[in-house]
Amino acid sequence: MKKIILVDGNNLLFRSYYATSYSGVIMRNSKGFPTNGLYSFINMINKIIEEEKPSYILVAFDKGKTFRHDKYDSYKAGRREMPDDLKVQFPKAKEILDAMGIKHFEIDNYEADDIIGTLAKKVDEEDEFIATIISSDKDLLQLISDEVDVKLLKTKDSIRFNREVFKERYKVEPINMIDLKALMGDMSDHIPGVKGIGEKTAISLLEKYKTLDNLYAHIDELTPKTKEKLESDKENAYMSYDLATIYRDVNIPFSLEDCKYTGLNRSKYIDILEELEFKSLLKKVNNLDISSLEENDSTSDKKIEIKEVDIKDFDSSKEYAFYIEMSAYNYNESFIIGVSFTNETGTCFIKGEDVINYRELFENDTPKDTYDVKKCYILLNKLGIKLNNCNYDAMIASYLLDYKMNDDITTLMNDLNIEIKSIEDTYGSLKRRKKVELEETIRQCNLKSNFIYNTKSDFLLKIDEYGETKLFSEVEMPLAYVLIDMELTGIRVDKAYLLDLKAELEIKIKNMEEDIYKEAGCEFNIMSPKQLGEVLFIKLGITYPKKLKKDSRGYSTSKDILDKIITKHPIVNKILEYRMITKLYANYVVGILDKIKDDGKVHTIFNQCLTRTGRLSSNEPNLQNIPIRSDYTRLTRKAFIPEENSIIMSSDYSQIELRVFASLSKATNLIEAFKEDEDIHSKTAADIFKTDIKNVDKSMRRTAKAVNFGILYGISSFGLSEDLKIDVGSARKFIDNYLETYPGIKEYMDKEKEEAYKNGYVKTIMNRRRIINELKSSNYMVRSGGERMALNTPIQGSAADILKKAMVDLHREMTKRVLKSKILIQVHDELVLNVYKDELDEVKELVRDKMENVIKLDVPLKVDIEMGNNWYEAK
DNA sequence: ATGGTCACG
DNA sequence: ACGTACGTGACCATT
Repeated sequence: MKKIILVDGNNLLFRSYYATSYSGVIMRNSKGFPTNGLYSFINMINKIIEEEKPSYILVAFDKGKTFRHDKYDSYKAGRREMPDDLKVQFPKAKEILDAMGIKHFEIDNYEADDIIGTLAKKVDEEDEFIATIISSDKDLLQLISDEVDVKLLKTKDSIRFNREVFKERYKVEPINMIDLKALMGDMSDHIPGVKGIGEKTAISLLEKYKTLDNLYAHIDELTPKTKEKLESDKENAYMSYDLATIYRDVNIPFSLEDCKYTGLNRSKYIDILEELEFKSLLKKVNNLDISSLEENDSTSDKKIEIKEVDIKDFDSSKEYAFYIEMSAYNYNESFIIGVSFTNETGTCFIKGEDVINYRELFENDTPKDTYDVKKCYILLNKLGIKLNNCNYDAMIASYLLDYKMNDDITTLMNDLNIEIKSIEDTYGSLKRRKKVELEETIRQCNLKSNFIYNTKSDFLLKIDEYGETKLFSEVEMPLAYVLIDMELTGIRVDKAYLLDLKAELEIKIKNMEEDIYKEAGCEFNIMSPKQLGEVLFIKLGITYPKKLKKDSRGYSTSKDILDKIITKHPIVNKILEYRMITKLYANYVVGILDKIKDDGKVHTIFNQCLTRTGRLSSNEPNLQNIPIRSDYTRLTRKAFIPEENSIIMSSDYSQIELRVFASLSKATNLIEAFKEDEDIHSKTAADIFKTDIKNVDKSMRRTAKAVNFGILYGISSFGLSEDLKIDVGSARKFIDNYLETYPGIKEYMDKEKEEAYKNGYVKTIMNRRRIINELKSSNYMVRSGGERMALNTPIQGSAADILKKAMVDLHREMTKRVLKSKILIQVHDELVLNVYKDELDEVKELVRDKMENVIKLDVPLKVDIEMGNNWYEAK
């Protein structure tokens, strides 16, 4: 028996293209030819060869629309036009197949489906061949027979459908896939189907009536509702039937035998890979070292020229960029490997151990540029070197430009088409260090400082074009220095308190474990969702409260699932409690204890260039998620204590995101409410329930609060219904009610979305941009996710802008007045400070003033300030 | 390395 | 009919 593989080439290249350009980035070779479809196309073909080991294979492509669809052209015209970037990749894909020894075929007026359908028919009709069809298009499932199966590609894996699997899944014969599509339609293929009938209904109808014709013949047996739907859309149903039917009588000028897989033509294949600059694929086929390839590579002409000079000849009175290659961003362990300097004089390098001898290069008054100034500053500070006059940070600049970047500069360089190995690739991971020749270090280091120096004017120009100059030079750059101060200061921790808590929790955990084992009747790992699910839903026989997702074999044991079954068994509550306690223990007691340095403090690291909205993030330890929401867990906050003669002060913005939203949307009712300083959730409740504010009870307020939050997140009725545990219809009503109550909001949200689609990005009040490529996605889920980001980012991001600017203003004034008090932590809408008692009144006034008056909005900004002997009391 | 779960705004 | 709220980080178990 011979086996032939039939591949839907259009489908494969399409998928490849959208899989890699999902992020919106078009890969190109150095000549500008787009390559992102081809790259994974090759990988997928290789994978097919590897897995199927075919002796016969054919890849079919579209060539025009199947002509018998012409009469429905108005429908087919609705299909999305193929992007040009993708179009030009098709001829190249065919060349690649030639080089791989794989036959491909296309013919006027037919689509790939039809070719595959015809060949599959041939397979059915003769006895020598069996076939496997490969595609992600479910339509092809209609071709399944005893000789033909289909490998249906999914996002991650694939499913092999034969007759049995198909029947199991769809309850009908494969050929009835056509009837199924006629009823349920297919959005992705512009097949309309019958309105109001989806997969579930369609399957249950066909299970009984088998075919579309037969269904209509027995239409009187159906429920009135279904009957009406079917009758009113009868024409569409039959049109869909035609559209979904694969034509199986294309005139094909070759036989199955002609599809023999002849194997790779190496030299041709390599030629194409070189042209496309697919280094990793070349490496695979060649088993060659990549570096040996680079020597005589066509890309060598774009190699950056670096003028190396001796350090003695480097003119340090002219502005320069420096780049520090270092081991790790860790207060105790990190050290400097080497430093490069670049300016108009040239580029020079010094070894890490020599840094101290060249401290002048960091401490002089010459303007300096670098990448990650905060990290550099702190590292140099440990050597007693005071970095001076460094006011351009390429990391921050590229963050504002929304480039692909992280704390390794090579990511950015690669994004801008400069080939350089990542720091980890060069030096190895923290655990497994590689030995690196000094030459290599110098080469890379030089390349990087050169990069910083040479891109500066470009970056600044772009920043200016986007109106982000103020944000860059008056907020983000100075903020880096505020964060340096905060990180260096750190916050004191009451170690004894945490140790007591640790001992207490250990006993508690032990008891709880025994308790839970007793309830379960066996010992198991409570922390393992897998084991826990089995104990709850199999051993103890608790019924799972939700429908099991089709492809997941396990039960979720998340909090909301457990909450639903809390009354079913006493063990459930104990597990919830156990989780809370172990989390507290691991994350906030041991986790914090481990991070205490010799000075008795924790020094978090703030990441200034990570979040897509402009917020900061905090790590090692994360001080932005210390518990507060429950009475018991918030006790951990007692561990954060002030210096001698000081108190902890916390100042947080009241409802900053809603205020920002009110101001951005210009919703007058909302603005008024804030001006009158009312409890905003109660006010909203009064408005949407159309009652007086004094009649608002707790549950009404809770509902209103959820709606307000929903608005900030880019509301959906489903999301709100989940949150409030009500049905979608009621949630919908609340939202409609809200939008009626606050005129202007709907318009604002529509406008925001429209702009986002038009520009491809959204902006905050300080013109921070976020590019949202998800809006270009053809996937509904991804796209609506993009819309929610487009709605949420201006709000969350503007609030972030505001607090960042307030931090800069406050820090500047505190420095100017030479106050001993310090900002310690930022938690998105809150600042935590260590305030000396003799500065208390002054600082309190200053904090309030700087935070409330940082910017003029259509609504007032308001802060609540509290104080105490620890962070717990200051809340 | 990845996913599940849960802490915060 | 799909499967959802926005933005993070740490820890655990599992591959």
